Amino acid sequence: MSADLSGFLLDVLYVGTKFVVTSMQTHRLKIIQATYKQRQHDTLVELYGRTDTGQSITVLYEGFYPYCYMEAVPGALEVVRRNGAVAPKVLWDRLEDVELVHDQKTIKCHKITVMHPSVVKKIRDQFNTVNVLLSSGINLDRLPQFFSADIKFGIRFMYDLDLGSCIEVMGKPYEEEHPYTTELVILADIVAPAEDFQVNFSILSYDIEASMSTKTMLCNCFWIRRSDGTEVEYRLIGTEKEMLKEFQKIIIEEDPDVITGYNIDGFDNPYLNDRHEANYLPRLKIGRNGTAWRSRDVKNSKMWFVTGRIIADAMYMARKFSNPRRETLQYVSQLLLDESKLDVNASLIDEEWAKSRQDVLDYCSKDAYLALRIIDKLKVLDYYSNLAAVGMVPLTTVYSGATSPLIDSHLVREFEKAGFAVPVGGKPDPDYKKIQGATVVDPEPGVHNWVVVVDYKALYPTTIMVHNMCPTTLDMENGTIVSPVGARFLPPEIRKGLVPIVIERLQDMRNEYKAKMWVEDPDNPGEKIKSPMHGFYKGLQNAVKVISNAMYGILTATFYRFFKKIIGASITAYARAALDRIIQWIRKMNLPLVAGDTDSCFVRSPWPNLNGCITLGKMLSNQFTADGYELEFEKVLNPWFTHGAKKRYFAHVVWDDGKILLDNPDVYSRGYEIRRTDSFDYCLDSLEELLEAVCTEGAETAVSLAKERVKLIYEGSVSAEQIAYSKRCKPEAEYKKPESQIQVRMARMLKEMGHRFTPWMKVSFIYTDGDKSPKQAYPFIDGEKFPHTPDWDYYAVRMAEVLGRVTDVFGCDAGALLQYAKGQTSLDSYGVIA
DNA sequence: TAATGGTAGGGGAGGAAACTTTGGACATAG
DNA sequence: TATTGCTATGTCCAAAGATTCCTCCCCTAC
Repeated sequence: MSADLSGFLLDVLYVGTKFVVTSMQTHRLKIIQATYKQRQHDTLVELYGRTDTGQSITVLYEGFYPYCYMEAVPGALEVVRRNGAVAPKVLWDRLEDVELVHDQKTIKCHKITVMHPSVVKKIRDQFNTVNVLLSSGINLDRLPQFFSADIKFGIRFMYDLDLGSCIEVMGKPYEEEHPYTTELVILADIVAPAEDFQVNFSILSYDIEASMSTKTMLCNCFWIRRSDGTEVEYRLIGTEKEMLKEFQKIIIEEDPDVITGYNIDGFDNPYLNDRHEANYLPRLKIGRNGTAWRSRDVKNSKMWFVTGRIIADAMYMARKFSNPRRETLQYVSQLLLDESKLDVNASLIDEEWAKSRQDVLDYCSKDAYLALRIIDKLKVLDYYSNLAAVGMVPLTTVYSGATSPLIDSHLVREFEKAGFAVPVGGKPDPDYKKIQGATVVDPEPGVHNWVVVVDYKALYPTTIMVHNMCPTTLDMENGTIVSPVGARFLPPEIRKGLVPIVIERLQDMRNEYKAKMWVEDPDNPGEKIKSPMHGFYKGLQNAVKVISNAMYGILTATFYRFFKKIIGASITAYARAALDRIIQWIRKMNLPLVAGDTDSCFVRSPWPNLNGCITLGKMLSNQFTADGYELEFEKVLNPWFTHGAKKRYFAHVVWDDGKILLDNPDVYSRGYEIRRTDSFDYCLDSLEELLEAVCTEGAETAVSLAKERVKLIYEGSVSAEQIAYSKRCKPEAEYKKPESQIQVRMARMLKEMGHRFTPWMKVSFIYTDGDKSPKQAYPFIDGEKFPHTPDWDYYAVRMAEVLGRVTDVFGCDAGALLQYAKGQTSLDSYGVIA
C-alpha cells in the first residue's frame, strides 16, 4: 500500500538540543460511530470510520468536555456542590452563567461543564431523588429545569464542531499504548467538517450450521468484501473452540465495517454467544476498541452492538427495504436475486452433515453469500450513508432506524446557535388523546373515466413554513397568526421560526442535489443528460425528502423534546383547511369529486379526453398554487375504479407528470389485497386480474372471471403455495391473548417441527378447518409438500368476499359468486354469506 | 448503555353479549 | 263415571346456534 504523501505535513519541533520530526497527517473519513471513553480526569472522544482512501480509522480527540444547562434556581447549584459523588467531577472554573429563551421567557441558567458524560445524568438525577435532595439540607423553591442534558456525548461533539457525517482531521498517529484495532489511529489536533463523499465500506457476512442433537457448531462460513472490492471466502471447521477463536481473530484482522448474515440477530449472534459461554470463552471481542460485543433487548428480542462497527441483519434489511411476502432466505433470495439456497434439509442437518460435509459447507457458504448479495441489491449501505450525510450524524445513528435523531441533529444545532433552550425529551403520556389528523373523502364507487389527480407538494412541511409554526414562535399573547385550533404564532417579520428555517434549508438542499443529478450534454447543447454522479445525488435528494417528511411526525411525537400538542394539531388543521378549499371549489363548480386523501383530490373531468383532463389539471394547479402552497397536477387516470372504500383504488395512468402513456398505461393501485403481504397469492393474483378486467374488458367479463376463480378454488384446483397466508408474529409477550392469534399458534408449531423461528418473522400457514374456533391451520414451509388437506370451503368463502367486494358494484355479490362455485341455484343453503 | 415520527382507515379473527331457535320436561286437552 | 294409553298442543327453561358488537391485530395510505 502506498501512502498518500500529499496528505503529510512535516512538523519539526525543537526539543532541547535535538530536532524531533513528527508527522502531521490529514485524513478524510466518513464517521461510522461517534463515542467516547471516560478517563480519570477527562473524556476522550472516539470517532470510528473509514477514510476516502479505504482505510479503517480511529480518531481520538482530547480536551472536549460534556456539559449541560441548569436553571439558576437559588440553592440549586449548592445542591450540586454538596453532593460528594458529583461535585469533584464538575469543572467549577468553567462554570458560566447564561440566558436561554424558552417558551417566550428568558431563563437564567448555569452552564455546568463536567469530566464525564455520566456526571450530567447524576446531576439531573439528584434532583429527581427526594432523599438525595433532602440530605443536601437545602430547601429549594422549586426544582430547576435542565436543558441540553440528554444529548449523547459523541453527538454533542459533532454538534459543537458543526460536523456532518464526513470530516477532515489533522493529527498525529497515537503513540500511547492503546486498544484500538483499526489500520489508522490518529490523535487529532483539528477536526473539521468535509464535503460528503462515497466510501467503500468493508462487509462481512456469516452463517453458522449447528447440530440439532448436540447443539454444538458444525461449521461457520463467511464472506468478506474488503474496501478495495476484493472478496474472500472463509470456511471454518474443526473443534468448536478453535472455530470460535479463529472467527474472532479473522474479524479483527479483516476489520469489516459491517457484519451481516441472514437472521443473525435471531439466531447466529445469540448462538455464537451461547457457544462462547459453553466453551468457557469470554464474549466475542470484536470491538474496534478491543471490547466485546453486547446485546440489548429491543421490544422483547435482542439486538447486537459492537463498538466501531455495524451489525446489520440482512433479514431485517430485506424486511425494511423490500417488504417481501415471506421472509425465509429462500423466498427473499429468489425474489431479489433470482437465486436459490442449495439443497440441504436444514431440519435434518445432522444427517446431512454425516452424509456429506462438503455439501453442508457449500450450503452454509451459499447462505452467507446470499445475505451479502441481498445487502448489495437493496443498496442498504448507500441508503444509510446518504441518510447519515443529510442528517449530519454517524452511520450507527441512522442504522438504529430511529428518525428523531436526524431531526434533532438539525433542530438542536439551530436552537443552540440562536440562544434557545433545548428541553430534554419527555416520557409517553398514557392518557394522551390523539390529535385530529387528515381528511379522507368518501370515494364514489364504480368505474370512472378520465380522472384528474392533483396533490399539494409537501403539504405538512409547507404548512409549517407558510404559517411560521415553531416552538420558538408559539406565543399565545402576541402571536398574530391564528391557527384553526387557536394557536398563535409570531409572524416571520418579528421572529422567523427555527423549524421553518430548517425545512427551508432542507428544501434548498434537495433542489441543489436534484440539479446536480443532471449536466449539460456536450453533444447536444441545451439538452440535459445524467451526470456521472447521478446515482449519488439521487440518493442524497431522496434522503432529504425522507427527513423532511419525518419532521411533522417527530414534532407530533409526545416524547420528542420539541413536542407541543397544539402545534401538531395546528399543522393538521391548516392542512385540512387547504384540502377543504379545493373540495369546496370542486363542489361549487359541480365537478364530480370521486376521492381525496390528506393532500390529494381525484376529480372526474367533464371533458372525456386527455386534453380536457390536462386543461382541468392545469387549471386546478394554477388556482390553488398560492400563498406558499403548491398544488401539483400529478396524473390522469383512465379508467379509475373503487368499490367505495377509502384508500382503495385501482386505475390506469395515462398521463404522469407530463408523460403521455395512452398506449402503455402504468397500473395504479392502492390498498387492495394486491398490495398486501398478509393475503394469499391466488387471491391477490385473481384480484389483480379482476381489476384489470374491470378496467379493460368491462363488467360482464370481470364478473365471469370472478365466478370462475371462486369455483376453481372451491374445487381445490390451486397449489398449496398459492393459498399460503403470511403474517408477522411478534414475541408472545406483546400480545394480550397470544394463543388467540393464528400467527402465534403457527410459530409455536414451527418450533415444535424443528424449524428456526425468531420473533418478528413472518410465518406462512394454510387453513385446514375454518369452521373451528379458533380456526385450524398448519405451517407452510417453502419448498416442502404440504401434508394436510386445505379447507377449500373456507378459501372459497374468502375469495368470494374479496372478489365480491369488487363485483358487487356490478350487481354480483359474494353470495352469488359462491353460489356459482357450488353450482347451486338457491340462496338458503348458505344464507349467512348473502 | 431505556428508546420511541404521526393519524386515518380497511378488513380479518376471536370472543363476549345479546338474541333466537331448539329440544326436553311437563301439563293439559282430546 | 273414573282411569289409562296415546297424540297434539302449549309452556317453561336451559342448551345450542346464529348475530351483533367490540377489541385486537395486521397492514396500508398519506
